[in-house]
This record gives sequence, C-alpha cells and structure tokens, in this order.
Amino acid sequence: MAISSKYDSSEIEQKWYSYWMANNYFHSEPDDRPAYTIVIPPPNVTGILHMGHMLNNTIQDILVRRARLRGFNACWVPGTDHASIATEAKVVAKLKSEGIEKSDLTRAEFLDHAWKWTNDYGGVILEQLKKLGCSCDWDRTKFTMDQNMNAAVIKTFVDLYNEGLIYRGFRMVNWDPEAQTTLSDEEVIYEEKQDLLYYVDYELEDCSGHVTIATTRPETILGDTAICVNPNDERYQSLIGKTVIVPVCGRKIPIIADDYVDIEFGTGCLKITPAHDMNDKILGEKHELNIIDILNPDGTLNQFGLHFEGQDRAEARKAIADELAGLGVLNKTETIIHKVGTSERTHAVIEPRLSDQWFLKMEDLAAPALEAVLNSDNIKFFPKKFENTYRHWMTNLRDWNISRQLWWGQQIPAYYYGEGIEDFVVANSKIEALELAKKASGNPNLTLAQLRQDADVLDTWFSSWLWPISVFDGINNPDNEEFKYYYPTNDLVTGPDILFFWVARMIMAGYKFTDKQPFTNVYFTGLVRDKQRRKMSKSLGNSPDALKLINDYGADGVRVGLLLSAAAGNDLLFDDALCQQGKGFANKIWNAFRLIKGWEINDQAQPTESAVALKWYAAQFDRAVEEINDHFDKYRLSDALMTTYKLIWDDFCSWLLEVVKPAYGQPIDRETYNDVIKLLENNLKILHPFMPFLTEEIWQQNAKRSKDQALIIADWPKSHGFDNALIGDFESVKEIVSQLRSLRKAQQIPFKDQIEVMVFGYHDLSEDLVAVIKKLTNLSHMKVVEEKVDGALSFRIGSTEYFVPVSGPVDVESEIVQLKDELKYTLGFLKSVQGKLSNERFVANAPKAVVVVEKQKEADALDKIHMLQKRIETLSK
RNA sequence: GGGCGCUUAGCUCAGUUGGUUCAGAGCACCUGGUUUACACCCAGGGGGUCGGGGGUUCGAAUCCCUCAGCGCCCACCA
Repeated sequence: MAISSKYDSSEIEQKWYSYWMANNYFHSEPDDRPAYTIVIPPPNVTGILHMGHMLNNTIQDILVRRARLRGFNACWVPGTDHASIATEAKVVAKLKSEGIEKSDLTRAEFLDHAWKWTNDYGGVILEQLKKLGCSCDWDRTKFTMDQNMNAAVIKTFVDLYNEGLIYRGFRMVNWDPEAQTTLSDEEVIYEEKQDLLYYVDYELEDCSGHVTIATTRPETILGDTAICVNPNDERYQSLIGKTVIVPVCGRKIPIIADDYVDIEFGTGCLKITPAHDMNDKILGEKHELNIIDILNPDGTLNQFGLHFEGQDRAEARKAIADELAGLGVLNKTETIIHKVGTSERTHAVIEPRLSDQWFLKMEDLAAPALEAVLNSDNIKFFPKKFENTYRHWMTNLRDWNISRQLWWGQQIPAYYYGEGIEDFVVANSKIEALELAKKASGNPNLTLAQLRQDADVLDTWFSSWLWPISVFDGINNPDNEEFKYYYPTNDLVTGPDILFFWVARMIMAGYKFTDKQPFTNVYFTGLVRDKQRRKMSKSLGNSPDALKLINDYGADGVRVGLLLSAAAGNDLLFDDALCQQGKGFANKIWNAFRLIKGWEINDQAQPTESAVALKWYAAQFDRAVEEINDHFDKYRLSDALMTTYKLIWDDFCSWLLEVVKPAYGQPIDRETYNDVIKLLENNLKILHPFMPFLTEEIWQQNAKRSKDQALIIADWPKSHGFDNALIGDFESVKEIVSQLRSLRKAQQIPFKDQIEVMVFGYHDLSEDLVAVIKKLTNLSHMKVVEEKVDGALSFRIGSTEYFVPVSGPVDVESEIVQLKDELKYTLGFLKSVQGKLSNERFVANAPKAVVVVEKQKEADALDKIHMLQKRIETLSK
C-alpha cells in the first residue's frame, strides 16, 4: 500500500487525540512519581481562541508533554474564568439586541441569562484547545464560579476581613460610566489625547478683580469648592483667604493656599473639585472642604449640574464652555495633549468618583511575595527582565479595590442588618451572618428576611488570584491529598500584560494562604502581533482565524510556526509563512519515514559507510539532546525546537539517510535498517512535545504498539556522553563533500561522472569516513600522493590539500581569479596577525595561550600564501 | 515627570565571564538540479565597518560616557 507523499494532518490529528483521550493519558492521579503541575491561565469563559491563546497553550503543552516523557506525573489543569465585567458586558449586549434592558430584570433573572450564556458558549474555547493538541487533564476542568471555587473565594474574603485586611472605604475610585462600575487602577489604560484647556475667570466677591484657572473639564466647575494657589506665589499672596464666585452656579468659595500647586503650570491657580479628582480629594480633606458630586453613575450630570442636569458629561462640557464664553469669563482656550484614563474593557473615559467600596490592604501581603522573586530562587521569571517591573510595582502598591458594581460574580458576603453604613456583618453564609448580626445589633429577633446582602460582586481577579490553590481545593481543605501532591505547581505560562493583575497577586495569595510559592517558574510569552508590529485585535481585523490556521497547516505546523520565532518575552510577529515552514517540516519528516518504510530488507553485510554514519548520528543525537535539555532548562523553547529541527532535517535526513540509502530498488541490510529505525524513534521522542500528532502517527505506524507503548508516554532520551572526535571527523567529511560538490558545480561535472581525489599532506580520515565521502560524491577513490598534481582542481581543509584531476577542459581563468582573491585575503590576514605579534604590549600582556594561537595563525597563513602563490604560478604557465 | 530595556545580514533574532572555533541561525534572496523519500525538495552562493561619536584596554558587538531613534512599565500634573 502506497503512502501518500503529502502528509495529511486533519484526519490523523483527530484520530490520535481521541486515542489519547480514550486511554486516559492526559489524566493524572497522585502516585509515586514526582508531580509536574501546570494550571492554565483560565481564559474568559465566553472567549474564543485567538493567537495569544494559541501561543500560550502551545508552550504549556510542550512543557507538559516533555515532563510526561521524562517520567513526571504530569498534570495540566484546564478551566475558565467567569470574567465578571467582560462577560456581564456581553450578556447585557446580547439582551439588548433582544430588546431587553438589564434594568428591566431582577438580579436573579439576569443571572439566569448569564448562566445560560455561560453554559451555551462557555467551554467553546476549551474544545478549540483540543484541536491544538493540548494534553490537559480534562477531568479536572474548573470554572472560577464552580461551587467550591466560590466557597474558597468567600472564605478568603471572610478570613481577610476578620483579620482586618479588608475594609470598607469612601474613596476616590475609577468609575467606568458605561459599565457603571469601578475599576482597579490596573484596569485603567491611559491614552494620549488632544483636548482643550479652558481658561476661566472667577470674579472675586469683593469685585476687586478675578482669578483665572485652567481646566480641561469645565463641567466640574459646578463641583468646585475652593480655589488653591501656592503660598509662595507672589502673584496671589494678597488673594489668599478671599472669596470668589463660581461662574454659572454663583457659589461662593474660598481661595486657599497649598504648596501642592505648581506655580509654573497654567495660571498657577487651581480649582478644587474634591468629588472628581484624586488630588482635589486629598486637598479637600486637608482643608476640610465640602464635597459636591455632580455626576450620576451613568456619566450624566445630576441635580448639582443645574440646568445641565441629564446631559452627558461630554455634552455638558461643550454647553458650559459656550455659556462661559457668553458670560465673558472664558478667558481663552488652548489645545493640549495629555493622558486620559480609559476603561480597559469598555474604552469609556474614566471619571474619578467618590463612592463606598471594599478594599484589601496590600502592604503585608507584598513583603514575602517580593522576597520570593527578588531575593530567593523560590520563584524565577523567564525572561529575568520582568523582575524589575515586578519590583517596581510591588514596592509602590496601593490598596486593592475589590468591589464591583456588577451582578455576575461572587457577591460580597457582607450582610446589612440596619440602615447605617456600618450596620453589617461578614460571614460565609447568610445563616452564619444572622447569628453574628443578632449579636451585633443586639436584636435577638432579627430574621433572615431582614438581612440584606451587599449588592456588589468581587473583582474577577479576587477569584483568579487563588487559582493555583483553589483548583486543588487548597483553601477549603488544605490537608487534602491532591493539594499536597500537586501544589506548589511548577510552571506558569502567561503574558506580561497580566503580571500585576494576576501573577503578582497569585504570589501574594500563595504566601498568604499556603506559606508557599504557588509556582516555581514563570514563563512570560510575548504579545502576538502582525507583520507590521500591530497588536492583533478584532477591530483591526488582523487576527487570523485560529481554527482555519490549524485546518490549513495542521496543528503541528501551527505549533512549530508559533514557536519558531517566539523567544520568551519577545513579541511574536506572526506570519503565515512560519506555519508554512512548520507544515513543510512535518512533510519532510513524513517523507523520511516513507523512504525508510519503503526499503526492502535482506541479510547482506552492513556497508562500512553506513556503520560509521550511524555511529556518528548517534553521537550527534546525544549531543543535541544535551543542548536541547539545556535550552529547556533556560526556557528557551524556540532554541530547543531549532536544535531539533536542524538535527532532524540536516543531520538525519540530509546526511545520515543519504549515506545509508541503498541505490534505487536495492535492498538495505538488516543491521542498518534496525539502527535507522531506532534513531528515528529517538527523533520522534524529542520532537513529540512540539509536534505531537505527526510523531505519534509515525511511531504507531512504524510498529504495532500496545497501549502502554504509545509515544506520548514513552521515555525522554538520555545522552550517554558522545564521541566528540567522531563528530569532529565527520565535520571534515561534510566539508570535503561540500567542496567536491562545489567543484562539480563550478566545472559542470555531472554527478554520474566519477571523480577521484589525490590527497597531499596529512590525511587522517578513516577508511570508513572516506567511504562516506565516496558514496555522497560519487568518488572512485581518494588516495594519498607524494607529489602535488599539476593542472588539477584543488581545495584545502586544515593542513591537507586535495586535488581533483579532471579529464575535460578546466576553466583555468576562473580558478586563477579565485586563488588570487584568496591570496589577497590571506595576505591581509597575515598583516593583521603580524601587527599584533609585533606589538610588544600584546606579547607582554595577553595570556600565553592567546599568543601561541596568534603565532600558529601566522605560520598557517605563511604556509597558505606559499601554496597559493605556487598554484597560481603553475596554472598561469 | 520617574524607572527599565532595546538598536547585530532584506526580515525575525542568538551572541553566557572582553581573546582560537566571533561576526552567527532561521527565513527571504540569487544560481544550478530527473542524485526517483520529499519541488512543502536537493546542492551551491551572495549579504553586516554589530545605531552615530568618544573613551578604557595589548585587544571591544561585549565595559564606560555621550548623542540619536524605538519600546515597555509606573505616576494625580490641573
């Protein structure tokens, strides 16, 4: 039965994925072997596979598969994140398209819709990961809102509250008027924007003049409660303590002094709006100013917005500017470029806003987390450069705002028993809360119905930060077997964009709740960009369809394509051509296999060239395995792949197979065949983590395998130490072969015409290796001669000179030109070497070994020049 | 505004402690090819004064200074 010369991935991939699943190879249970654990960075439950996921999960799968081969009990825990704000936004949008407003629904009704959405679309991304070949332990699939995951989150909140680390605060927060929720500082993206800077005159109450302030947000004038100047600003000394009248609303506010104000900026006069600016809030507290909040949650103006009430802030800004102009108090406007905070999710402009929120104190949590990364090797970052970023953030932490004004997520377990803002208790359940509330309120007759749970939910990251612990139920049940066996996990693979959101917080959680690091190594992938270095995004439409890529190039091809150009931490400039290269590699291996399987076997003696080439490849393989292991140890996956790629393509296919390949139609001897098969199998093993489908297919097609002999659970090859001398000799062989090929090409001697080589000088290649050369270059013989041969082509390798007598006309002219070029170069080289050697300070200061080498170079160069001159002379006659 | 990092072949990147093998790899490019496993191939080849300038050193892609360009992170500049 003929095997196709094209490798067809789609059918094969499905077949082996099903086979692996059916045989439970991905599933892990604690046993005697050491554990190797990875928890997946849980993708959003409603997400679909994009290039970032492809890269990230390919890397994880490579690590997991290699660990499995190396005899670890490999466990890769998959799962999804409920992604409260992102998912809620999607559900709201979907409902809206069906004519339903969120505000028309009760919380319970809305959550029903959200769960339905989750059940319908959640997990799509996990199915897509299977297409990529990911060997996750699917029996362990988790969701951040699974019952026991929720319980872990609530327990954590309660414990931290009881410890005094969680508190409630009326604070300035980042308000997303579109999603109508707060955002953490990390969720705010600052973008440069051109805006108008408005200069507005405020009349002094005593009619003695006016002060001019500059603002980019004139609508906030309505919330002004003071004007502030620098006490050292001579221009305004006399005004401090006076009163001005706010334009439009006519409120009287004081002029105060604080050295916070920058004399140089704008007019040196700052309006203070404590409700809508972080610094103004601080100044407001310091100077005991009133707070006037002019905004509704949706970003429109409220009753303090006077006749602008109900207008959106952007609209109101223009209207107020017009009115100010009409009143003649709009002194001037300028355009400025400044940074504006926008929501990471909705891209709405963030409004600083005062509100009641829950916060987590970070200071104590940070200390051990900082120590683990920077001062011990408990946690290592790859690449290391991200440790700097980490330190910077960890030493400038602010308390974490963990409440969100959303419905989708873990509802905050605070229960109010009275109207007062402090009339609440925090408990794991409403039942428990009731008991606490009875005590707290002093009312023993309190009922469940009178308890009202805080409406907010927790920030998504407040569940994700527990992920490596909670997937093994380590919060609720820290003594359980699995948690003790799998935790701490080994490697975390993620993008640097969530270093703070997630990685740092997991480390803090790890030390806080388990006294251990949650993982040992963190591998940061780069961002996937397109060829023009643009981020891949939906709006640009530059993100390829992941499943189509797999379909076109095969999962193995795509995996190789992604890996080839993705050094850790470096952005990956994605290009289909890389996947094409991966597909080409698959095809190459496929055809090598086809060649081998096509051979007929007999019992003739093994040719000497086959024997030595096989020995050489075995050595070369061992050397490569050591190199590949080293690359993996340093998390240089692309380098590990490239080493494998060159080993298989160049050394195995182009050299070994070409040497052992019998003439067309001829059989191969059994010994060589068996060795080739063994070496092929070793190749499959080291390639398997990168190209799991292709390798399993060939592995199984090559020999009938029982269930416990599948490649996925084979053993990772060990290096036994390798014959370096043989590798060195073979390098000479390669060079001689290459030179002879060049000669053939230059002189247009077809391969079918045999040539012979005379060797002058020292020649230490074994007969076996000479046989290799003969086979590859159609050489009749290679004999050592006492005299140089005139009128022959020549080349030189090391201290040995090779001559090829040719029968036909030799292109003497071109040979002379070539020799002259070489002579010129060598003369220049000699000059520089002699320059060095005549420098007394070099001879005196450089290490002896270096000087010796230079002297040898000089001698070699002189020798070569002599030879070249003679050759030119001879040829020129 | 503060901090970190980058600049090496047309492209994407390696270059561990300054010194044989240090100027490399893959891709792309050019030339040739029934050497019947593979044209998703084979063979051969060209290509860089290591961003500019200065310094330290016997010796610098590698260390120092400076200039230019780029990127990232943090920060409340109205």
